[in-house]
Amino acid sequence: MSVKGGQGDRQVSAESVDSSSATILHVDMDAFFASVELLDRPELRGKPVIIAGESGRSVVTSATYEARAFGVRSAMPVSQAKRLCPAAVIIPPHGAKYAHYSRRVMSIFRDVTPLVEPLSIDEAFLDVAGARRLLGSPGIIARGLRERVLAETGLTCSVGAASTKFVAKLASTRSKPDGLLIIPAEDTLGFLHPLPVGALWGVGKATAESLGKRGMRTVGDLAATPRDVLQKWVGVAAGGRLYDLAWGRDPRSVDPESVEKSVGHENTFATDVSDPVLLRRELLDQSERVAVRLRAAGHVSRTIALKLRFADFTTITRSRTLSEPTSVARRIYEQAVELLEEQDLVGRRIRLIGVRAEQLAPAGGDSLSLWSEDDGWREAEQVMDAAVERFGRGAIRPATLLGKQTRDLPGHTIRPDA
DNA sequence: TCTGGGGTCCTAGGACCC
DNA sequence: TCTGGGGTCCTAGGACCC
Repeated sequence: MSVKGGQGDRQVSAESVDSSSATILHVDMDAFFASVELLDRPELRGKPVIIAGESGRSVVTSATYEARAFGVRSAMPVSQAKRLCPAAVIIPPHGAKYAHYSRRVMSIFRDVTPLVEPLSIDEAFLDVAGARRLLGSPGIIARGLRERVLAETGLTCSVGAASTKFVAKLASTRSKPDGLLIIPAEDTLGFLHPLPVGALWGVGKATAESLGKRGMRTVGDLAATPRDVLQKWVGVAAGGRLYDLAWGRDPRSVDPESVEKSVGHENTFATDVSDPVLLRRELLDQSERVAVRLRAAGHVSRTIALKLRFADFTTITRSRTLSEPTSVARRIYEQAVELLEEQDLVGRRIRLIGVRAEQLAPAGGDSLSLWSEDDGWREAEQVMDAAVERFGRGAIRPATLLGKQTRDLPGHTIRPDA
């Protein structure tokens, strides 16, 4: 038997289901951004609230369950959400605040087990197999976790417990909001097979449609179809994975140290842009932010990609691999501009521009960063620019910059990058 | 209805090398 | 002359997820 609870799970005794095989937890914060905002705006509790940017082109990033009752969904254009729910209160997002609460809840998770794999800002997998001896069954651990998160942050979360990652994730989704759902190993197929194919990880609109045309409606339908047939339909990798998932097989373990593979920034203009000066200005800003994040992570990048979305929403990417990896804003910017100038943009209006650094590798350690109390991390070239401006070109050599000259740039510390 | 911004993974073709 | 096979890298696009 499975236990499902909202407030209900506190009324079901932990012993009513044997959770001992369900050692993977998926914890997912409920309407995370909106819930965080409500902590500061308690008068809005019980009302439809939407988190969305203020540009006319914004989409919903988070919505309270009261707003969802009107059909509001995340990724929906704000204009549409307003039509569905004119009474909704719209709050612009405050990323730093969400990051703060994210760190707090992740740290609670790490109190339970070091085997925490964050999936996004508001969800994580936990492997609690090793914590059972100390803390009790996964069911007991999950209840304790939910209580602690609520007591220490005022936020509710939902937890799925199962013997594999993807079943745990499905379980948390189906227990939302403020719930707990435990799927013991022996109940896995009974839980899985009635679900619609779209519930599976990796099955979105396009795949669900393509499978639907072939009569596949439920996960059970997939399980009853030979693996090689599925692979013919949706590709070798996706088909094989679909078949395994339909039989409850998911070999992925909880990995607490996954590494980032790319870093990028993109921006949709409030109105479409044709002016190359504006495009380059945006690229420069994005390149600097990308470079700062690369260095903060101790990474260099070998491939720079430019992304353009035109007024008609067609989107292209152009990328180039550098001869030398870099984390320097100027190099990233120059490469992005070069890619931009290779495009025929005559008479084209651009809706979005973005730059991404790919093929990341650990930095060699021969670049410098400057820490400023005002600006945060900046890069060696800017340190040089500032120093040259102040002392004249002849007075500055990189060797003297390292550590020695910081007293001449008050409020700054110079360090080699990790 | 008119579509954000942050990502990951997969496919497929061509280049290139042995 | 009328055409191998495997491996790896590069590039572009698209599906998908939160």
